[in-house]
Amino acid sequence: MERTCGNGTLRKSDAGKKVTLIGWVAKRRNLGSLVFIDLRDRSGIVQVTFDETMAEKVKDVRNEYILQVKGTVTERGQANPKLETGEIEVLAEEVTIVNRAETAPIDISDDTATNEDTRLKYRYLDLRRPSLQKIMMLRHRVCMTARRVLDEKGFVEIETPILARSTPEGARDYLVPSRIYNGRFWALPQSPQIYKQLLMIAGMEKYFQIARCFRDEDLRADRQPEFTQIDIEMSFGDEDTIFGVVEDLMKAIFKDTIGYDLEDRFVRIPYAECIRRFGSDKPDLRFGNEIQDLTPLFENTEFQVFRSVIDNGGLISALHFENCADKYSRKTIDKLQDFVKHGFKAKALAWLKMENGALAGSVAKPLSETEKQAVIEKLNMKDNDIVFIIADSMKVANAALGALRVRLAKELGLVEEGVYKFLWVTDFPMFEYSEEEDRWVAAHHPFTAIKEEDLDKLFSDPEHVSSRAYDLVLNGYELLSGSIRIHDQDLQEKVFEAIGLTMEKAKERFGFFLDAFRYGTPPHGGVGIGLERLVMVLAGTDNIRDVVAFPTTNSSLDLMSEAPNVVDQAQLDILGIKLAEDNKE
RNA sequence: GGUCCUGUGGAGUAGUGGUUUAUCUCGUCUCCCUGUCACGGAGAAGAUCGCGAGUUCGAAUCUCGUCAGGACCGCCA
Repeated sequence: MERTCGNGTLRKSDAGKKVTLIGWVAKRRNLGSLVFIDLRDRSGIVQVTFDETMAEKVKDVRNEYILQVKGTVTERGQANPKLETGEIEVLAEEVTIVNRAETAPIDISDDTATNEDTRLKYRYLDLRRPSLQKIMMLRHRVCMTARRVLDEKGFVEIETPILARSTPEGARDYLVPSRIYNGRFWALPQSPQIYKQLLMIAGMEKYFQIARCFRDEDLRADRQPEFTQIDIEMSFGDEDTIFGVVEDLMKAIFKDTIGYDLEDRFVRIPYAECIRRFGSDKPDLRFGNEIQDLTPLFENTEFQVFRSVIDNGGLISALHFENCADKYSRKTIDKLQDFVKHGFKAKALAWLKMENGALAGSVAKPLSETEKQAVIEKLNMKDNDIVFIIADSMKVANAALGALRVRLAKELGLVEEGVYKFLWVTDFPMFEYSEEEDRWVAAHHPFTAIKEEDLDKLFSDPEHVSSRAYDLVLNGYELLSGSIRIHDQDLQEKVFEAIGLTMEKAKERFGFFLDAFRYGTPPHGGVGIGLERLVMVLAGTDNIRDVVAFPTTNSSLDLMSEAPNVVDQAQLDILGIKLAEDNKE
């Protein structure tokens, strides 16, 4: 079909041009023998005017009809500043109704009030909204820039299998039954981890892939069951080399998409320090309000609650916010109480407000004057300041205050928009104890290299073994995870042993992988960048569904196609599958 | 697995002191309109209040269950 340009591209300088446009009717304004139609395509919206000779031809046109219009670009008497094309309009000379449309079940406009579940059911209509189309194109731009930059740096894009071997260690796998081998299953990759390491062993040196990953776990506002990773692996590099690649990549992406200049190199903070200061391994650095350890001020306290917490090795931790005490009534503080109690199992949230040079609040009475004075001095408190205190185990206090810190900063408007704070979190612990499995498990994954100075603690003190794993955090999102990998077969076996995996079991699970290590494995490492989260930040949304063309709901349902769905027994028979009675629908 | 919130014409909502013709806005339909851009004006249609049970003389409203959506904890190597 003939078309001379995109509707949204027309400007004042095009006045006088004859154009042929195609688009969807976004809005029509019928004044009788004069009709205005806002014609929308991917590039934007332009007003098309049908005068008395043309109005009759579009009198039955409704929203979402597709029109082809021939006309002349004309400068407007009165411009519409809300439209990018607002200085001109197109005077229609010919019109063809390309297709008609029923009334849309949802409101297709950027200021739509339609609920998200209804929009997800009609996702193909929702995706007509300019803001969503912009995000899809933004996502495309991110991928194209990644491909360009990584290509320039000598990385080779290689695809790895989607149907792969299940290696249960980590998230739950999505399983796919095999038709040819009834009773056997493929697993969809949680990440291309093993394959990309094999590519290093294969001598590809620098690999990348825009890789789809699958994890059968519960969802969140920033988690979908399938997601995309800009997956990178390289040989012969260390942390500095890999961080450099990622920093250059981020700089290019921010420049190409939103025209923003990032700092040259990103801050690095070790994991332990990060937890201590921010109560999180993905802190938002757009605001301060770090967690303060007040424990030393209460070493000799007679306040029983604090006393017993300290005696049991816990902490008195605090968050100080300036000049906002008047915004926190008892009622609003009660909500925060619920937040830390239910969300993070904290026993209580204490608070103190500075009023007329003295502290008032929930623990003002039981604390001594000396102690209160010490708090004022330590935090440099001024009138109308508020401090929230949690006395609990280090783990609980940090987690609760870390989450509270973010919540309060958002409530108080302390989070600066249009600012991008990157942070490398380094030196993650190698192991964490799994209560459920009653053993130490790999915190990142068992192929992660160990800090050389901690090698001797591998069996004697696994809790304090640091790994060479790292995350890149952006505005409170974990944007990327990665590590330097083990390339020494002996060490790999020891790590398996440390997580209670016998060589027999390890061989059963990753035998092919361990075999590969024997034939000259280069030192290597890499990262997996969460594409959706990156696009979320660039697009300024906090909802991952906004950056995925066809997302699922929180309960992993596709409201549009109603997947997953029941299949015929005949289909299952081919796969050798019998459903348990209580799973039949 | 758990906690909290939500569900009312096509879309978004008001109404929870138990008795209403179930509110308003947008959209839809008919008619009028030559400078609108959230066009305007006149009129009309459209809802067994997510579903099921219970309490009651009477339930959108209260109780329980269930389904669906959202946020969070667990989980996510």
